[in-house]
Amino acid sequence: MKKSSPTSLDVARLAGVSQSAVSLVFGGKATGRIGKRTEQAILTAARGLAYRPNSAARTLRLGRSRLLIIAVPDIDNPYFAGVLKGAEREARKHGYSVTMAAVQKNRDWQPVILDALLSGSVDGVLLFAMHPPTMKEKRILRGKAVLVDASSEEFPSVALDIESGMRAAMLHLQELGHTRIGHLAAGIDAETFTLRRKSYLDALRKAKLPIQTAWQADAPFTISGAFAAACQILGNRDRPSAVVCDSDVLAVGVYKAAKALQLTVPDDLSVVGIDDSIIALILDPELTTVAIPARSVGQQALRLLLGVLRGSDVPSSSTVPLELVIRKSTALVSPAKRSKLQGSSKLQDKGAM
Amino acid sequence: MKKSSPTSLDVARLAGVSQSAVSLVFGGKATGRIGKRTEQAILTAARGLAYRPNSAARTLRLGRSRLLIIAVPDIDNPYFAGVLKGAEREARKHGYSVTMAAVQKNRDWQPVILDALLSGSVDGVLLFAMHPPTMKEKRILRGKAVLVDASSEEFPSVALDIESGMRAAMLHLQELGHTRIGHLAAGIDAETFTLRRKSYLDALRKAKLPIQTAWQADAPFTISGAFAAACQILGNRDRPSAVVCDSDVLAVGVYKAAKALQLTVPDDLSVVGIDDSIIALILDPELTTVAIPARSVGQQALRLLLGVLRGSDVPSSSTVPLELVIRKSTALVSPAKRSKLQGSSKLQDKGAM
DNA sequence: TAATGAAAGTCATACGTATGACTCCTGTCT
DNA sequence: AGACAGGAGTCATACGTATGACTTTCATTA
Repeated sequence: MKKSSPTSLDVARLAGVSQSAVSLVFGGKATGRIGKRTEQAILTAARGLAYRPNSAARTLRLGRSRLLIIAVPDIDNPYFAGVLKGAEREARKHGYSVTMAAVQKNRDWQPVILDALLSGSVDGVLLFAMHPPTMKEKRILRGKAVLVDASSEEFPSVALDIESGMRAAMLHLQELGHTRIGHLAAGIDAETFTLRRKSYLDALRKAKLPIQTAWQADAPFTISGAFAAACQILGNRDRPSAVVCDSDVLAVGVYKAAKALQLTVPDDLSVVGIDDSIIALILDPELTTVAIPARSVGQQALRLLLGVLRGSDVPSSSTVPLELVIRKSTALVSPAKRSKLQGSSKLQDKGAM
Repeated sequence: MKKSSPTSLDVARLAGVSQSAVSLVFGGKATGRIGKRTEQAILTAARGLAYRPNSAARTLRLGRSRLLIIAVPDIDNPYFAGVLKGAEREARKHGYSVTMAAVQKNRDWQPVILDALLSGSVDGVLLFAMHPPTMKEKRILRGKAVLVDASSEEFPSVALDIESGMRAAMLHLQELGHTRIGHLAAGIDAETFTLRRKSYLDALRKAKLPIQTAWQADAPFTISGAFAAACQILGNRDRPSAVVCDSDVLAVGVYKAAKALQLTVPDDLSVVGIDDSIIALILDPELTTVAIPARSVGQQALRLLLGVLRGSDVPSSSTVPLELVIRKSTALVSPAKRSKLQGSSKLQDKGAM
């Protein structure tokens, strides 16, 4: 009773042809080799047996598994979930599957990813550039990997245009009259985050706005961590009138700190996030934030990866533009000034309505 | 220069032994067949070549891919993300990998999952019981699948103890003096959701509380959908003093509706969610909610699945207990009554502090 | 009429591993 | 001394598919 899966040979016998014929039909190489009539016979025979080509045998023969792996730092983070979703969709559209390797903060992706690659169980890798690969790793990854969230000369990559995004956020705040702008950074050692801090500082310099270390802080990537750091920034009298956060998650901490300190968002404090995850819509008031199109990032990364694997063309890296989404968490700098400022009522509408 | 991966034969030659010897060592069957000395020689040779057994060949020979698939309805939903994470961890702990198939609301998991199973590319399936399988599907899934979020006599499953969870939520509200309790349901046709409505109604009946259809509504599983439905429930004068939501996501809509109607949570309206996702901590005031231990669900489901695949024992189904997490969104029924009620200050502390 | 060539299939083999059936060697016991 | 046991390896084969090299049939052309 233990019927193991039917093979191409079973189908062949049932259809009265050779195993090769079956293979040719299922491999799409039937034209010019197999006639229309026999092809139909084979297909009906296959249907009757619920035949599917054995993927292991196929992989062994062809040397390709049609399976990709993506190292996800934290699936709970909506951004990564979005990238994963986008990548999975695109992969399946091209007949590939995606497996994932949950990765901790440290570089424990090494063994899993490298093993998968070396054992041929996956064809390629999508790697978040939190931990750039070492020399030995590069040799293995070459021609099989795409980096996400960072640029690289050695690997095709999908980077985020953090500079523009941050600039847009800062300009928006300046238009609202803010000159005292703080920054809540994620204390994570990855290009995408160091770049956020740099962009923030660059924007301040370009606008000739004051740079205060007391207005900046690193926070653990959690709500409570952000809360503590935000209390630090907002605690003393000489506090900023606006805070830019490296992530929507961190903005939650700022909201909580503001509430604890009896500050109202956006009247007493404007807040800007980065991500435009679902968090931005849950917060009250809804969060003004720099949107990162996560699913699109995943999709583009996967397309690049497929290009790399095909090896034919030379798929260069791409940079994803970021857009500022203005909601309710940013407003004119001070409520006291509102009545005085006549000419900027438009700005007020845009930012605070 | 195109060096394809080394094989067991390469290792054998380098170590001066036969291919079988290499295979025996890497298969863990070395004891009694291969001496300590040669085993070491093989291992060093393998290391030198960065040899990994080819997984396709292994799969073909052994008939097991050590790969599992999980059909995820919506990776963006924190609950599913949590289950996925728990499952992935547990799988990797046992030497398995997990691939996922993103699934829409409709039953489009069919082709992907069944194909994966029939082609032998995966050994087993974790299936969210949104859409119970049909006869033909059952035949294929038997002995290879575990259902999540629903009980079943035909498949091992991990179910949630919705009844207890809902009962705890309702009792909590009753202790706070609520008698007019509404329900915002997710309009999804799945056992886990129909059970939520049933449990809500049962609790009302058992407590002999009024059942008003005007206090109940189905909402699309989105914030805006929940907002609209909540406005419906809360719109007229004869509105409930508390609302239980089928999910934290829906609670967000209730918060927004309450704000739009000038109602304060929890003073004018108590709100309870289900999930205890990160949303509960983002909402202000923080949400009282029935916690579903998502990662644990994923872990248990995966253990069950491995048991099923081993086939040895008879792994029965399990039910995961749910716990009410009391936060700030529930309070004594009416602010006016507060001063009058002296003896229940403890309750007030518990619910509203 | 014979040569040509395309259409329709079949054959045999290789992909890399795991493993049951052998072989060979070295002691040990009677 | 002969028999026997167990340790240490090797041999040969099967898993299911894909494909280059053949073969056969049949119609067309010179």
